[in-house]
Amino acid sequence: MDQQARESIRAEYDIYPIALEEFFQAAFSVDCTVFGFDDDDLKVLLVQRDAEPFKDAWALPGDLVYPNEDLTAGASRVLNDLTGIKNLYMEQAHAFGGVGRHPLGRVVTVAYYALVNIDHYNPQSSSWAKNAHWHAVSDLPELAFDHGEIIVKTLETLRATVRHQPVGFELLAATFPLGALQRLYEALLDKTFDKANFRKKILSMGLLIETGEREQNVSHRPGKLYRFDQERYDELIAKGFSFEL
Amino acid sequence: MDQQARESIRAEYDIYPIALEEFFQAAFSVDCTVFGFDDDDLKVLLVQRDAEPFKDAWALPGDLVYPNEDLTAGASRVLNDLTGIKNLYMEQAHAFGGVGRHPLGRVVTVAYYALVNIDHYNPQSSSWAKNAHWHAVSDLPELAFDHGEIIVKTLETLRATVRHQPVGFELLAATFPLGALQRLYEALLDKTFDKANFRKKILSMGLLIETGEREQNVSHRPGKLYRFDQERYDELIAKGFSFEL
DNA sequence: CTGTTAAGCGTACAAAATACAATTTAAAAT
DNA sequence: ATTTTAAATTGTATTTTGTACGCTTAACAG
Repeated sequence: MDQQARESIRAEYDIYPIALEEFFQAAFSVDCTVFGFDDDDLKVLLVQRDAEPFKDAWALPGDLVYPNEDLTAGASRVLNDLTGIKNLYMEQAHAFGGVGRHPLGRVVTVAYYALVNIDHYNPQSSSWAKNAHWHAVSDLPELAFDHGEIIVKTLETLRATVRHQPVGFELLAATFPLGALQRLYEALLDKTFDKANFRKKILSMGLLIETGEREQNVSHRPGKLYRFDQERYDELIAKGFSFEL
Repeated sequence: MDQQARESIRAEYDIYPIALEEFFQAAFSVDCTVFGFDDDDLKVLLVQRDAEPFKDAWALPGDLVYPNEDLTAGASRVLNDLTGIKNLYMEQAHAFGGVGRHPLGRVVTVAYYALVNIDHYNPQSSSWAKNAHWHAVSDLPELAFDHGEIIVKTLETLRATVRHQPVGFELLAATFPLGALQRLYEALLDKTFDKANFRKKILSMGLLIETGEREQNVSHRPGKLYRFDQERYDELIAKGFSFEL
């Protein structure tokens, strides 16, 4: 669309009490809640800001989205800059658009959450953060901007999602013993499961492939290692199956 | 924050390859999918555009959000302008931020969906629409912008939500017979339920209050009218109950 | 009065969730 | 080599929930 066509369209926008240009003075950003699990606690990756506003405060990794960049691409870029991992599991959670939420002007942010295997994460400093650390969700510091509110929402979304979709596996290594899976779900849902019944239910879904391997370096009987069967899951979904935990 | 403080902060943003001002040239909008149910089909409210771009095309009711307006307030305003109903059930579904999605420039839109009792809706023309009509979701026209994609997403969100949260009641009158509730869920989830078992399950949750009234003007045995018990639901939730259908 | 329609109720059976005991195992400590 | 440890794994009885399906009832239409 050329400049002239655009002007002619804009001329039709006579319904607003303010000039159309005034609408086009907002920016938007993405903020990512990266979740990890260390076989005990659910954790989020926070960065320490190296620039005003909120210099030195802990914050979610996030950034302004470039004018020529898709929203989703922006979120992927932030995550890749931070973790060095491409193609990690990422979902949009919620957009936050309060008028006064950013001191620099009108900035609407879109919150994403990502699930990573905590062992694969290699801390990298980046242009806007001098520090990156895992924090247990049960013990978070004060956060910059409205990031506290954002984490509450992404966590809520994750907890709702994990009960109805088999995404928890993203937080584990590619192969895992059933015990680790149970501890993960217990941490995520804040409840306990009977070990025997948990095993029965999970295995009865037929979504886990026995790898033939076993746990290494544990001072007790090692559990069998399983792998999530994505193909089988897709098949079952096509037949109307629904994952519930 | 005064102008000087803002400038000093902006001066610290030297990490970007483009000027900070270039980020602040986006606009954002809200688009609302209003769902209704006519005892047979799930429907959405569409408006016919009265301005370029996409003049005369059907579209979701939506609008640019004002510079001094919260995102949520923008969505409420659009819905109220359109339906005249305040305080209807509304949830955010998803943000859409593809670079080329709007011909006027960079516009990120946040999609909301709302549930209304179709009988309470009183069509109103508005400044940007010459026409408003209900369309069955199974038979939608071509839509302006990426609104087709947006409806797919809001519908998906609604279908997922309705199975785990008792929001379907928002689509019915305040009091309703069990048959209407069953037909609603059958339309939403595209499956059938055994009448006796559906009744048993719903009633066993203890979330419906018998009003003592019965259906009027039906050519068969009239069903008892029930009302959803929000207080009871809040109580149960506090105790760990979870709604499943 | 009779047929039609959908509400409302009951009951038998199958499947799944739950509780909890018992047994097996691999590695580490003695 | 034997014991200890922690957890995997198996088993089974009980309770709860889901499913199938038939019978009765209230209102209206003809």
